[in-house]
Amino acid sequence: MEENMNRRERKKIHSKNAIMEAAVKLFSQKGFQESSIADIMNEADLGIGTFYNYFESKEEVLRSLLGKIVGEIQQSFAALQAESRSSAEVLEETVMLTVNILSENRFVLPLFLSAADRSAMPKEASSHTGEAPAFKMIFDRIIREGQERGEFRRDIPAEVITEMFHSVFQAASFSSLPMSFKENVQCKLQLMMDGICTK
Amino acid sequence: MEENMNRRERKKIHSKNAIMEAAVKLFSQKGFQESSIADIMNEADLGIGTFYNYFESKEEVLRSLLGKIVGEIQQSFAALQAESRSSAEVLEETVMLTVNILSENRFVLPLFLSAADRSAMPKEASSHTGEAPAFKMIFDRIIREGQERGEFRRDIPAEVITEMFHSVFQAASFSSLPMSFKENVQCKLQLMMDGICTK
Amino acid sequence: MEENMNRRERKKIHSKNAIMEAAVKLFSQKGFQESSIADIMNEADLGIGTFYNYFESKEEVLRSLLGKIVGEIQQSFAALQAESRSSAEVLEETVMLTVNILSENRFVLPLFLSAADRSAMPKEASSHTGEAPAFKMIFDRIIREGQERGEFRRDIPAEVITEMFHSVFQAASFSSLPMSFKENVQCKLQLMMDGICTK
Amino acid sequence: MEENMNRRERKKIHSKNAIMEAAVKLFSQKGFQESSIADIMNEADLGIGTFYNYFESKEEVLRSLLGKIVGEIQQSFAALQAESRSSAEVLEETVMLTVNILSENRFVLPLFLSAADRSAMPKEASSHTGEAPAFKMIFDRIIREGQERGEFRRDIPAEVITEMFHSVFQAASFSSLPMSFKENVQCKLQLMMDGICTK
DNA sequence: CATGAATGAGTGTTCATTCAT
DNA sequence: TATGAATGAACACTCATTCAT
Repeated sequence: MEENMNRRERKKIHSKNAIMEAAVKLFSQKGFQESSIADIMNEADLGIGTFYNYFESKEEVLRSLLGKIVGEIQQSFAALQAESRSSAEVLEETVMLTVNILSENRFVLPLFLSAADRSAMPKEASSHTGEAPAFKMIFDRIIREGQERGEFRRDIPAEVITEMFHSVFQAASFSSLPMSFKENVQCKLQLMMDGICTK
Repeated sequence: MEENMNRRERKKIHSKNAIMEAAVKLFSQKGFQESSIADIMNEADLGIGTFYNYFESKEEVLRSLLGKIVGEIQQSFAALQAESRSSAEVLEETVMLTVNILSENRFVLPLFLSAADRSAMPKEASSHTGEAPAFKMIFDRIIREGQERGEFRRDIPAEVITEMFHSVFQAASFSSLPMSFKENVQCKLQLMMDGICTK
Repeated sequence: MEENMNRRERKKIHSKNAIMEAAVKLFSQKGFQESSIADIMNEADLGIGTFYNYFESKEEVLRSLLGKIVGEIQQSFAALQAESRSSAEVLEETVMLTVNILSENRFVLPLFLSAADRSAMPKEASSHTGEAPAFKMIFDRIIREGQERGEFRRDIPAEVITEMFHSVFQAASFSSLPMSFKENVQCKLQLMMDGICTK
Repeated sequence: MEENMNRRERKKIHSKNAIMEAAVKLFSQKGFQESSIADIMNEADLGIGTFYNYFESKEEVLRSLLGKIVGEIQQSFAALQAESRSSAEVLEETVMLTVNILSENRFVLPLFLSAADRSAMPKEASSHTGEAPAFKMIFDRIIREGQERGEFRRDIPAEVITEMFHSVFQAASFSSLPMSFKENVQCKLQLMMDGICTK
């Protein structure tokens, strides 16, 4: 009789997912620091000890979440690459697809930057910076290509521009202005494009 | 006149300064969360209990530090206001004087933004946001004035631009690029100016 | 039936009991205020953190102990109710059974009264007063019944008499007279009975 | 000009009084435990250090207050002794004068009894029991005299009766019944008199 | 793999007490 | 005498981590 359909059961086919989903929910709701491992496992409806079968620490969950998001962005970006278009168009579209992916996980990006690292992440400040480069690399590549093609100004180092795109996402994540995350980024994107495009 | 209060009084001020300096040092080195009151008082070479003669909580030290910085910026900015010049010039100079004041306290700005609040500040997320508006107001005013004068583009809300300046400072605070805080901000300032100036 | 739960479950109950017993011992020896949680857990031979797996605060341990005692008294009293006898007899027997139950936990009763509350219980003066009414109600009911039947004098409010019984237990708890707790209460009971019985 | 009339000045002719008055106020308002020495000295409008010029500890203040009250009672009692009357009358009047003296200091009596000692008084449980006997002695003497004269029952030890009078005062101190401290004691006095008088 | 009771180092905070002024 | 800044032991409480089941 009892097939396998306990409503929680299917989710736990792999507990790791349950933990990550619970973590996303709690990090978003209460922030990273304020979410204890016990909280997460309670939300995931799993025993506390189970956590350590999948992760070494709360930081690793975060790293894992970041990796997942970066993966999604990279995948979407890869599709974009196929088509041949202007760097400006690619940049704009990449920003927009990033916005879409991030909008569900706004809390994560801030933790990317060492700013967040420093103030929000205890012991292992440099633990997950490994993911940030992957994220940055996507933008860095587009910017650099645009510079080589003469589409983007060359007097400002590509990394600096990349850094600005980062901060655009970050600031938008926590903006209290009366507009959506997406709109917020769109506004800033316009401004950035006008600032970096050689006309 | 006020120059020599009791030896008692001077010692008191010295202690308060010692605590604030120790706090600045540790917040910068290890971040806000990771600096315990015991750490701070050890750094300040004072007993733990002494902390509570001067501050009610760690958050209050932070608030105090923020207030001090905002005060300095406002003061410098007031001097700038006297002279009548283009909004672009005022904006550029305000950015630069802010950079100079912040360069010694880079760690504080991130704590201004709610981004930091969420992830780095436990219980009282809104405790020190009272200072942030004062900070924002300075930039907001300049931007708005520039927009009224037709110097800055009007299609993007002033608050969004203000927010971007914030994020420029924040991102630069924790940048790992091989350039100084000041240079970093200068690069981004250029880009921003080109993005917001009409014509 | 319920006799053998998991070994796990039994251990858990054992721990809770160990904590409560340790608390009884220390509260009796040193008083409530003077017994720290560390003391209790040391006495219980358990780690400090374990305390919080079972109780939310020291006050809750007390409440728990009070509840247990009140429960026992109520139970014994219920048995007494079944038989139909004079109020005087019921009152006397209830006093005696209460003495027997309390004799092992003399320290608790004083904490029932607001007297103790005020002087011995910090922050949450009213936290456990919820148990006291239950205690009072038993005596109140007997007194009132006796008054209605004309066994007890009516010129003194039932609540006042009830209050006196309370104070008899309390004073006996800490008496330094060379007689047992039980004897002490018995003496006073006599005196009270003569004072409240009509004729 | 400036004679000596700073409004606070006269009070401080002897700081000891100021401290004791402040202590009475705070002990009554917040209880003994909850009143810190800093609180008291703040209320007394004196420096913290000054406390230790007059008292060795908070407990000593209490002892001092108790002594003062006992002194007042003894004095009033002495006057009563002069007249020759029945023990019952003397007892009743002593109770009433005690009520009057205590009514302003209801908080102190509970601290007399070891009950309070145990639960409310830290380190030196036996520190001020020295005053309690003086208090008890007054009642003890009256009771004993009454017993010798055959006015009071002899089957109950005088000390036990004395103890009951104590507990009457104590219970009334913290009663939450809708009657005044004085009325409360009066009710109980009646009951007690009927219980202890022969015939 | 899953569990959750046990753990204790660590944290913020209080406060009686001291002592240089 | 009067002061109050300095002090640190003590406290209640949190939580990542372990391990026997």
